[in-house]
Formats: sequence, structure tokens, C-alpha cells
Amino acid sequence: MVEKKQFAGQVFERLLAKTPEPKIELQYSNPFQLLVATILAAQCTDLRVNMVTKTFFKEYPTPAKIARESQMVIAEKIKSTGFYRNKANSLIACCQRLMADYQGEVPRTVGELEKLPGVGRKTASVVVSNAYGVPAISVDTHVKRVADRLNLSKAKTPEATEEELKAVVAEENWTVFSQLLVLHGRYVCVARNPKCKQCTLLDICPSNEKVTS
DNA sequence: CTCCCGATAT
DNA sequence: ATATCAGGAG
Repeated sequence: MVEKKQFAGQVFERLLAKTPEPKIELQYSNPFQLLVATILAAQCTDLRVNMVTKTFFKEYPTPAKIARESQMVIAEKIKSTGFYRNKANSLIACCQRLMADYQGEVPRTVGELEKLPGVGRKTASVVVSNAYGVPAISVDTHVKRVADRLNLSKAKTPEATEEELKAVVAEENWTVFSQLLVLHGRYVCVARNPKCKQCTLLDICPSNEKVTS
């Protein structure tokens, strides 16, 4: 446990040295936009979401309008993010709930957010940490993979990984740590051919010997 | 555990 | 042409 905390701290320091200000790549200018962008980001790259939201947010600046829109109309506009029917339904239902139960505001806790349609634990954590400054570790596919390769977690589920990471990282660093792992996973410790040669963690990574590139 | 889907890397 | 990417709901 103690060694694991030290190891996590070492990972944190090294990644932070490379990226002093790790920030989320989704573009948004308020909690509502971040919520919408993150719902659209399910199984989709942030880059593509940004292409869609750039115009989508001009047309739908608040939950009020989405809540009254038809599924087909929304679906058409978010099509390129994939799973567009599901996401359109989620978005509309989510905005209806925002209007009905939260005066159009985005709730400030993971618990409340998770109750919203289309919002799972990963999305809720992203919103709460980035929009409201609540410490959170959101375990997406990148965090899961990187934590796994670093043996920081051998958990099977994202929920379990989240708990293991929270146990070895100081709470005030949760959000930054989480974002560092996302960026590291997205650009260096990628799924297919991890770029180990240019990895700042190469010498301390338990998975380094198996890789060549 | 299966379904939902377009975009991009190979 | 096909494998892989990237979360949530039922």
C-alpha cells in the first residue's frame, strides 16, 4: 500500500512534469455544455465531439430548447458521434429532467448526475470535477488501460479501478491525476502500439519489457 | 452480456 | 475490406 502510494506519486510527478496543466480536451463554456459534450463523448473521440458541439451549442445554448426538440432533429445533428439515436434520446430526457427537477441547472454531485439519462459514472465524474472543482477520478478506457499497465489497478471494472486509484492518490490530486492518465493514454500509452520509446515512465513501468516501440 | 453506430487506423 | 476506437442502458 505504502509502496503503491509512492509509485502513484512518482507517476503523478513525472506525468505532471511533462504536462504541467493537463486539461480536458472537450470544448465547453459552462456546466451544461460540458454535460452535453460528455454525454456525446461516450464511445467517441473528444475531437469529433468538438466538431459537433461547435455548432450545436449555438443552436441549443440551454436545456430548455433540447427538452422540447424531437428525437429525429437532435439525432441528425449529432449523428457523427455515433450511437446517435440513443444519445439523442438521452440528451432530450436528460434536459427534461434538468428542467423539471433542477431548474435547468446541472447538479453538482456524482450521485445526482448519475441519475440523469445518458449519464454514467464516467460522465458524472468528468462534469463534477471539471465544472465544479469537486475532486474525482473518472475512469474511461484510457485511465483503465494505463492504470492496468502500470499495475496501479488489476481491477476488472472501472468502478473498482476508481476505488483503487482513489486509495493511492491524495484527494486534492484526483482530478489532475485522472486527466494526466487520460492524456497519457491517448497520446503515449495508446491501445495498439504504445509509444514506449517516448514514455516518461518507461523505466518504472511494469509492462515495458513486453514492448518494443 | 448485448445492443447501440460513425469515424479512422491498419 | 475489416478491425478497433470509445460508455451507458436494459
